[in-house]
Amino acid sequence: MSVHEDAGERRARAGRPRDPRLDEAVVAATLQLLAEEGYAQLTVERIAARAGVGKASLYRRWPDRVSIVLEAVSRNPERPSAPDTGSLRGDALTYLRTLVCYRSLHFDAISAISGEALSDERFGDAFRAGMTEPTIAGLRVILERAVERGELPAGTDVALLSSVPPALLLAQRLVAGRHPDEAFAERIVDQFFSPAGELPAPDPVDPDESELP
Amino acid sequence: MSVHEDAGERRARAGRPRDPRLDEAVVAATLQLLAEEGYAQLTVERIAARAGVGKASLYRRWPDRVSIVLEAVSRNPERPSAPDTGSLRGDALTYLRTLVCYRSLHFDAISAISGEALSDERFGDAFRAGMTEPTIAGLRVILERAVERGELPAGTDVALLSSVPPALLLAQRLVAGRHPDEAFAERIVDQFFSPAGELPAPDPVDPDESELP
Amino acid sequence: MSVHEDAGERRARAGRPRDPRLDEAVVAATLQLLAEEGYAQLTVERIAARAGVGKASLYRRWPDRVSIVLEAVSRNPERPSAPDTGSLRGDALTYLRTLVCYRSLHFDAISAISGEALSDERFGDAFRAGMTEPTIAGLRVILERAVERGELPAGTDVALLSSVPPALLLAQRLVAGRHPDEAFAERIVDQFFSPAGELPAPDPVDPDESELP
Amino acid sequence: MSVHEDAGERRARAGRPRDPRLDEAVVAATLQLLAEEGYAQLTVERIAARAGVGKASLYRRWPDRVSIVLEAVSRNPERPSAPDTGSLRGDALTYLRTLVCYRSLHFDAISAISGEALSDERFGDAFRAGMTEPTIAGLRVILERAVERGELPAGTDVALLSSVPPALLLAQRLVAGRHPDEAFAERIVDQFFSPAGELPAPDPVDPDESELP
DNA sequence: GTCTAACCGAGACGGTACGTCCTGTCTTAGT
DNA sequence: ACTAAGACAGGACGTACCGTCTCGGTTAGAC
Repeated sequence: MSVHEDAGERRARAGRPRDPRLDEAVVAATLQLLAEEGYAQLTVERIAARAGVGKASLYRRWPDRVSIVLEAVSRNPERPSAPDTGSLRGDALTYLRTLVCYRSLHFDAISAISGEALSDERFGDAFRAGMTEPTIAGLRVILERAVERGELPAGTDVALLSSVPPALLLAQRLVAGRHPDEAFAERIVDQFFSPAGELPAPDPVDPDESELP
Repeated sequence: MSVHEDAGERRARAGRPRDPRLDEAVVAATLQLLAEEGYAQLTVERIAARAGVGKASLYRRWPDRVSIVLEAVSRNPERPSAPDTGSLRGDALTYLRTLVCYRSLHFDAISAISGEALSDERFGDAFRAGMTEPTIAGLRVILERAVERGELPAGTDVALLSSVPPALLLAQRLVAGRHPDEAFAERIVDQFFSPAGELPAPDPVDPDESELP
Repeated sequence: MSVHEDAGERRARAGRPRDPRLDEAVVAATLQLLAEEGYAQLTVERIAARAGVGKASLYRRWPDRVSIVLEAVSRNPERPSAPDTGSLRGDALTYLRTLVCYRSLHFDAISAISGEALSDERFGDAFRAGMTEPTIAGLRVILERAVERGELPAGTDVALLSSVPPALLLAQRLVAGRHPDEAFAERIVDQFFSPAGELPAPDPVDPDESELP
Repeated sequence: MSVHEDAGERRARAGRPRDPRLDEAVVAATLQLLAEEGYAQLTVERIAARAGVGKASLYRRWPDRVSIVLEAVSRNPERPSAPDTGSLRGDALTYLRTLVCYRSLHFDAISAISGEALSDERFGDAFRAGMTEPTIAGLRVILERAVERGELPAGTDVALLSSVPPALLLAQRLVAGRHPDEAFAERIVDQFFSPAGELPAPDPVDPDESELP
């Protein structure tokens, strides 16, 4: 390390360092509360209490309540991979099955702030970064492979089609009030990610009576 | 004083009647504030101020803040009809074009409460009643006609397919941050409501660079 | 009142008027807490709790904690009168006896803020207005009568002499830790407000062992 | 290692010894802040900042904030002596003139905690030890000499009379807002420490317009 | 000359009070 | 009986300080 070490860096090391476990505890508590009671009921004091942390430790890390929430819902490093199974149907099924088994806590938390994306740009960014972008990116790869293989026609609107599953999963959660399951993932695959002629036999379950909106 | 007169009614008629214009002003103010600043920023005092009304007049009509919001977002009797143009593509195009020209204020207001549907049953009901159900009902009719006509295979998941447009419209609004337009409606129709073989020429706009999520 | 009535005044009458009992409750609670636990331990939340009042009602009336305290200790409308008994000794005895029987709560409260008078002009003003000025004013009258009568020499430093009792009462409270009583008042009168030659027989109590500082 | 050596002492000597200059810096900073801004505004962090010291160094030396203040105001070993000039007037004048030239910083600091003496025994002790007792002790000697000389009558309330100057000096500081000066000391001597018949000519300054309370 | 234990500044930690703002209720005066 | 205005108790906001703790680094005395 250079002897001309930056004074700011040296200074940054002075004093007791922040406990990184608190970051985790706060993020976890925020996601729990968001998922359990919604954004409107979320208070800083309850986050602090749930995390077993003082309010000052929150405000040392984030400037306000909104920033805490944004960090919590944006922390989504895991993204399902898009393995090449050889067919569109296989790829999509693998991918969406993994997705619906995804951490439902994070899914609910980010759904709880969806409405705020309308009025606050930062929520929009967090929503995209935590929810739609990682989901869509994988689907896009799968769909492009399918177009190359000829399973889908060249004119297929890949961008639109790849946005359907996250939109349906969100709507399913908001409208039906329960977490999308593997059966729902399969239903999506059957309808939208199966090349024509490969449609399976009609679902024995009467779709009109399903809980779909 | 007639003894035949119902005491309850007489009592209800006694004194100065409520000014019905205040109801409208409150509902309008609530929808504006919801659309502009989101549910989290919505306060009773700001509703009252925007409507030019005293807080007591709000609490005389509704028991609490949630009820005000629910009434405001539920006031949406208008539902686009589903005229029979003779083809799935024509029906869907007519229907969705009408839908995207829908009152955007109401659309935004109801989107703003979508996240609360997760944690509060009443918001879920209002969201369904105001957003998804009226939209889906029309589409269902259209799709069932298309199945009868043979434009869609018998195994088509009508319930799932009819839920795609509202889900995409909501996601488009939340993710792209702007109102869906007629072009977006056409894109949906092209991809999902055109019988195989009737797909139009590929869209000159590169879909990868569109603002779709 | 003028017909050109000030709009501000008219406006001041709109809405629910403030409950004057709350003012009293707050002042009483503040004086109690000041006297019981001192200024350093005095918190707004404890004042509010003791008075059975919301914090907002405090901040509606006063801008901050200091102002609440200042109002409480400045509320001292009662001032002992200075009746003319015909002699300096009689006047002073009557006056000081009344004084030591004075509301000890208020006496303690104002003593508790004495130190703040050093650093904050407002506390100095409140201290003067609530403690020294009303006490001294009466003594001054008594002393001036005594000079006229010839009971005190013409060169008597009336201002200095009239400031002795409040100073001694304060010091007695702070140093001895108990309220000055009638015996203490009599001791002051004997020493400072009895014309030469009228001194009573030496006090049987050994003054060296008294609790005087 | 000698077995005779006290383990506690050895332990006490181990490691780096405390820097005694920090003690001084802290005491000085505390007295300054007390005098400048009062006890209520005194915070440990401001003491540390003013002294250029870390908070831990304070809490290594004293258990809490109160203890710091008590040590600071108790560090006052100097006490004016009471030289025998041969007359009450001369003794008192010498003594009180010295007193008013006293370190005004310490005088203010200890005055600032006077109010806390009411509610906290430790402050009462410190106040007595630092303010009234050393002052009164000297005056008592002077007054007892005067009684022996016959300058004061045998019935004189020495305890009461000796408590007058510190009480007046404190009151003068708190009420008038400025430090007592030599003129004030002389005024006290003229009124209370001059044998009858030895009163000087009336003060040319109109006492009614003086700043005395 | 190490070794080592207590020192030092800095600052994070849980907790409490500040003064502000909003909720849902209430109490005025006026329509 | 309605209206606007606004006071009321209660509670969350974001800030500042308390007394404790933990970090990297310093400094005397013991070995």
